[in-house]
Amino acid sequence: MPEGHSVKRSANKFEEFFLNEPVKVTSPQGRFTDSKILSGQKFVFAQPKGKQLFLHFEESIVQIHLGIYGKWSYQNGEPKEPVGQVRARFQVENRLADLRGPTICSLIDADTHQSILQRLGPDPLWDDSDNKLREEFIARASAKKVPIGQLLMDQGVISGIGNVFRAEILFRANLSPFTPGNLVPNEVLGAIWDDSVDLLALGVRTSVMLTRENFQKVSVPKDERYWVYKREGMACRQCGNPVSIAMMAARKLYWCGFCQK
DNA sequence: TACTCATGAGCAA
DNA sequence: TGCTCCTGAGTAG
Repeated sequence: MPEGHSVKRSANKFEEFFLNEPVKVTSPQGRFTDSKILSGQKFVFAQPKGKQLFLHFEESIVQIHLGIYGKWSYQNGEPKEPVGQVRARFQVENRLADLRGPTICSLIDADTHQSILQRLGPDPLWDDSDNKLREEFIARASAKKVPIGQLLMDQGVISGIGNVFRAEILFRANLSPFTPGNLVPNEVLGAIWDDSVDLLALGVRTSVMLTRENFQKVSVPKDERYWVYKREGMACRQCGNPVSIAMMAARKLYWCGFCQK
């Protein structure tokens, strides 16, 4: 589930497995040709920003983006033969991580790394004790006439939000996804930021996306987790009117036309 | 077994 | 806006 919370979890897990260790890196599938350069280097730290993950080794930085399909799997104990299409395998004695189906898995230089970080909007999971990130989000979102539903998916405006959180956060804000960013009051944008901080942090803790009050347990069945996401045509949980669906910037958008004005 | 769909995003037109 | 890449889960038959 590659929205920001799961990338953060991957980063934590990767550090738990490999911090300060020289890591053997291979590409069983053969498509990560730089694995040889990386192999044997000590892993220093993992840096997630939104949906991007940067793995810092002594001499190299690896950029990873899971896209829709990408997945990590971790194993303890005796390494097993790779199953399926494994793009990259990271291993130390008795621990390994397999990466499958990422959109991006490549070595990048320091300049590229910096330019990607700058291009990305603020990440609600980063420390923001001085509210700078919150202000940056408000400034970026309120500067555009693009609908807010599109802005929340724009990684240059806020990083880490995907299609599920987009729909749910706007529902929770009672805000129509079609409202242009520059017409959304700053206090509403601030509330959207605060809600993103809470929901992503909850996602990091629980590993699943939970967006309904009183449903903050992992055991919540999938079909009860969301307010509107994937509920088109079904009764809105709040007002009973049917949940709407439309395409926005080539992605499915779910909202309640009665609750979200 | 075959087909469809997905939590993403870059690119060409 | 539509096409493309990548992989696996779910579903229809």
